[in-house]
Formats: sequence, structure tokens, C-alpha cells
Amino acid sequence: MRPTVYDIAAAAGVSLATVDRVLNQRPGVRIVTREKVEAAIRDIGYVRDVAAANLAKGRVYPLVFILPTGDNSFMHGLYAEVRQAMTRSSLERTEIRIVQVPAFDPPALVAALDALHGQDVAGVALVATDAPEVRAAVDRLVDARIPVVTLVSDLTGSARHHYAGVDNIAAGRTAARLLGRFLGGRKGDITVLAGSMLVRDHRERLEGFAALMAAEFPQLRLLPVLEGRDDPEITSGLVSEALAGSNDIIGVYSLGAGNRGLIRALKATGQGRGLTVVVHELTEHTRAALQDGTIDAVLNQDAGHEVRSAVRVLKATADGQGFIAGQERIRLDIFVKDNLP
Amino acid sequence: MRPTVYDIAAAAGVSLATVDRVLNQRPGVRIVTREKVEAAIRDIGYVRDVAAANLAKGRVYPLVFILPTGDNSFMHGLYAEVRQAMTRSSLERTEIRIVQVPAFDPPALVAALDALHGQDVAGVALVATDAPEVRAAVDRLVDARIPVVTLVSDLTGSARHHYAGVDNIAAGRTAARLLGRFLGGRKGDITVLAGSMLVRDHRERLEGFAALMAAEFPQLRLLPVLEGRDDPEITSGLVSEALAGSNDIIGVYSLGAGNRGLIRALKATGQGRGLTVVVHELTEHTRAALQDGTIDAVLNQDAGHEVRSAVRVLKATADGQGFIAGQERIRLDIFVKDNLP
DNA sequence: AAATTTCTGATTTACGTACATCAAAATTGG
DNA sequence: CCAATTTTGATGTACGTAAATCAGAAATTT
Repeated sequence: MRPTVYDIAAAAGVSLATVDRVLNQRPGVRIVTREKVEAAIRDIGYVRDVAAANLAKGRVYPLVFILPTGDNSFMHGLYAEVRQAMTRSSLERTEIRIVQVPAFDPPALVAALDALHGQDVAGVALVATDAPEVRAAVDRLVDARIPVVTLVSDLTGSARHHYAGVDNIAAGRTAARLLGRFLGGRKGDITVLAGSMLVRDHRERLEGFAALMAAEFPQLRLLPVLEGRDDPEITSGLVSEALAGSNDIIGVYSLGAGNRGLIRALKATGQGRGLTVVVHELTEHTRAALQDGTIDAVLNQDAGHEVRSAVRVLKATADGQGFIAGQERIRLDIFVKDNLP
Repeated sequence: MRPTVYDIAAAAGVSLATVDRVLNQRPGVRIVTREKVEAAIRDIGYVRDVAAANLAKGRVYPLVFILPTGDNSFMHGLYAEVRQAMTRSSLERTEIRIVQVPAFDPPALVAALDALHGQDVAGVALVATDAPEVRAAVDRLVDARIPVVTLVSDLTGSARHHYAGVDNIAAGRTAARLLGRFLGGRKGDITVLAGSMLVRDHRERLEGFAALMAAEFPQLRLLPVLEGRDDPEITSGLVSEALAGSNDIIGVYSLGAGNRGLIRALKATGQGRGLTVVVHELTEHTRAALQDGTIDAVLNQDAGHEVRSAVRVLKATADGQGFIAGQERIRLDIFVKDNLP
């Protein structure tokens, strides 16, 4: 049988009240007594029953998800997953609130973060925009003992407790490897399509991609990055133009959103050219394109996993608990035509 | 505030005792009353607080993991993960017991399954060996209202509640796609290496692999399958012999365990031949081989995820609860040199 | 209509922890 | 050494549910 507070009391030769004072760091216990109790806790291997504790406390975890606006499929999916998590709120004792901020807007994000001070918040998840002032605002929250996890896009150098997202440099390298290998030694040009170089995850993907390309596939030349702003229309135009302007293009890497436009352009202009295409984010559009052969591989991060992981980590951190690292590492999923879920 | 049993009682105009009888399907309630209570439950949207219920019940979940013996890295990893889960037992109110059975031995597995009847068991996870008598034994457990999940290897056609493992046909197809694309149109022979064709997951991988190869990469010819019995020594010998005997081999697919031997043979005999190699299971050996270029891709199933998922599903099923399907689907991980964890 | 039998209500205890209150004991300061 | 202060003990209530008991009400049978 698992030891309880009563067992601690007996083992330490003190009363239940004293054990409680030690466990919940309440004042009024001499150091010697406190140490005696702590020794007993270690000796008998007591672990607090979090379920019972939360029941007694009537604890709920008011969590805030700060998400950027955005009209692409990935953002829609992310919102949907957070809303899913909200429907599970009563079961998980969470109370999730979504705060929308304009995308790529550090001051707005800082304002949203700073507004949380003094509020009853057990944890914050945010899609970080990479800027020093955001870093500082995150650090202020951490200083105020509020658990913070970054979601999808990290904020290295900040004091955030955890990052629920993929390693984007590795993602870029992986994309390069797949594209390079799929092209099997052929020589030609690669078009790279990004949303915006203002977002850290896009920059990192490009960095990884370019580095590996240069190192291992010198026969492939990277064309200047096209910035589609994650918008299908802009993307479609850029790609059509590029394909029309050069017959040397043999591969495409799309590292952002707005793939609807890319696919449209590929079907219109790229048909029959034997292009090899690697994109990010599995959506209904990329899934269909993968199946009909327009796209060769999709790299994906599972927004559902990311959100659930963020919630678990925030709760655990709020309780001063650890978590299973392996379970919380977000995998980069690689999909080809054959392993679609 | 979340509704409680008291709210049901008030809403239905009955006493707490009656609500309890309905909730826990105890006898002594007229059908009309029962329906009144059930209506109230639906109306106010009551959901049982599982944490409180388990606390009151003092519930523990005695789970049994039936695992085959086996000396390969994957099995070691699986055992390690189950043992890890055992260390979390007190926190999760589980009591995990491992039952070892000889590998590929249906009668032994049936005996182990049948021995569980009458025992205090809240759920069973097993690495299934595919045989009608095993199916029947699993069905008997399900009939006895004991939750059953298959682990790593499924038992389709049985009544098992869930399968915590990857889709092996899809895995085989994916391997074929990667191998075919990586070879970029070259013509030649492919050596396929399996553990044993007696295991369903190996058969399925081969099936998927062969099907896609035939359909999409006709320039690649499959050599007869080598059965290495998941043993490094046997495997090493078979591969060395095959490579020495033919210069037409340009690709290798290893769908089972025992890759230590494969890697040794590749380094000895395959060096400089430009072989493209796809294997299953990420271990320290395959990881190193991936990094040094001996292997081109590793397909993997995360044993930790599988075990944790099995535990979650068994507990939920024992409680008559559902689970988040997306969270419990085991992904096929694809690793190349660049996205190793 | 009485005697059963079947339902239902009221109440209590328990699970493991948190938290509050008040009294008693130990320690400290003067 | 006594008073003031700090520390500790004893006890009760609460969280939401499970489970048991027993009395009383309603339905069913005779």
C-alpha cells in the first residue's frame, strides 16, 4: 500500500498538522522538526496523491493560450485543437482561455503577456514571435512563478519552461535530405517558398535546409526564397511565375503555409515536369496532393499533440511536478503517400 | 461549476442513494426512476469525476503485460518501457505484472491468457502471435469483460479493444516508397531480410513492401526473403553471403530485428557499393549506422508510446470510458540522418 | 385489505489531502 | 523564573464519489 500523510506523521513522530505544514510549506515549524519530517518522507518514499490533493483543493488550472491570428490551415487546425482541449476542460480541471494577437507583432504579444500579471493564471502557452521584448515579457511571467510553454515556435534564450513544438532546423535538414535523395543525383534548381522570414520557425527551417543542401547536394542550386506570406493567392502567383520563367527547376520546398496556392500552381504549370515537391503541414489540401502525386513528401507537426502536451506540461509545472520527457517531445512526422493516417 | 451527484439528485427529484444505484448499476431501482435519473444526468451534463471516484473506490488497476522472450534490441526496449511504467505504478494506480511467454508459441500464449481468468485483472496487454487459438483465447477474456489491447503486433478479427502499434502494411509500403525513390530509377535487385514469417507484423510489412514495389518500381526485383530469426549472427551470415553472391543488389530492406548483424555485414562486404538500406527499429546500432551513412532510413515504432498508450487505454476501458483516438494512434516514425531525436 | 416484496430515502463512513481553528506544549526573552 | 512568543497537537470540515445500512414508502401479490 502506498504511504499516506498518516504514515509520515507516525514515522516522524509528529502530528498530522505538522506534516501538513511541512508538505504545504506553511510557517510555524522549527527547522529541526521540518527536517525530521522531510527525512521521514524520503525514508518511507511518500509521494503526494495529486488526484486527492486537487480534489481537496478544488484546484482548477486557468490556462491561457496566446495564439496569432492567421487564415491558413495550420492555424485553423491549431485553434481547433485548443477548442477541443477546452471541451475536455471539466474532466481535466483546466479552464482554457484563448487570447488572440495579431501575427508577427511583438508589441501586441508583449502587451498580451504583460496583461496576465495579477490575473489568476496557472499557466501560459504562446506561439512566440522572436523578439527581445517578447523574451523579456516571458521572463517576467516566469519570474512571477507562472509556468510558460512556447508552442509551435520557440523562444530560445528565454526562461520558458518548455517548448511544445518540433526542431525546425532539423525539419529543414530533413526536407533537404528527402528532396536531395528523391532527386537521385539529378542536377538543377530548387525553389524555396516561405511564409515570411520574420518568423523564427521559417528562418530555422530555411537555415537547416540550405545548410544540408550546400553540404551534401552541391549539384542542386537554391533559387532566391519566395515569400508567399502564407497566402494561397500570393503563393500561387509566385510559383507560377517561377516555373514559367525557368525550365531548370526540378524541386520545390515549401516551408510555410499557404500550400493551397502552391498546389494550384503546380497542377497548372508544373504538370508533367517531374518536379519533386516537399512541403510542410498536413492539411486536406496537401493530403490530397500527396495522394495524387503532386507532392512527394509532407513534413508535419501534430497540432493536437502539441496542445495536449502544452496542457500536460503546464499542469505538471504548476504542481511543481516533473513530466515524462520522451512523451512530451514533439516528433517531426514525415508523410509519404503510403503512411497517411 | 461542474455538476455533482447532488445536482443529479436534485434535478431528478430522487435521493443520493438512488442516483448512486443508477450510476453504479446497482439493483433496486425501477425502470421509470432509473430513466428519470438518466435523463437528469444528460440534462445537466453530468460527468463522473474519475479521480474522486477512484479515490473513493480505492481502485487500483492490476494490469498484465504478456511479452514474448527475445534477445533483440527492440524487445529489450519494450521490456524497459514496461518496467518504466511499473515505476510510475503508484502514481497511476496501476499494478503491472509482466508474464513472459516463449516467442512464436501460440499454445503458450493461450495458456498464459487462459490463466488470467478468475484472477484480479483490470486489463491485459499482449504482443499477439497470430493464430486462431490465440484469437479465441483473447475473445474469451473480452467475454469475461476484461479489457484487452494488442501491443506491437495485432490480432485482427479478434475482439481486442484496441491495438497499440503501427500499421505494418503501411510501414512496408512506406519502406518500399523510400527505397524506390532513394534509388532514383536505378535498376537492380533488392534483398529483403525478415525475422520470421511466422509473425504477423513481419508478414504484413513484407506484404506492403512487395505490393508497392511491384506496382510502382518494376525496375527493382525482389530477391527471396532471408530469414534471420532476429538473430545478429544468422543475419550477418545471410547478408554477407547474398552480397558476395551478386553484384546486382542495390538495396536492402530489413523488416525485423537483429540489425546488428546486418550492419556488420554491410560494413564488411557492402562498403563502397552504394547500397541503399532501409531498416526497422531505432536502436543504438541502427542510430550509429544511420549517422555514418551505412543506413539511409530507419522506420520506427516508439515502444514507450506504445506501452503508455496501452496503459491509458486499458484504464479508460476498465472505467468504461472513451479515449482520444488521435492521441492513441501509434505513429510510424521515419528517421533519416537529420531528424534523429 | 393484509402481507409481502420491491424500491427509495436518509444517513454514515471512507478514500487522501488541504486548510482552518483552538488549545496545549515548548521555547525564547527579559 | 515568569510572561510572551513560537511551535506543535488535536480535531473538524471539505472536496466528489462509493458503498453500506436501515427505515420507510410504494408496488405487487395473495
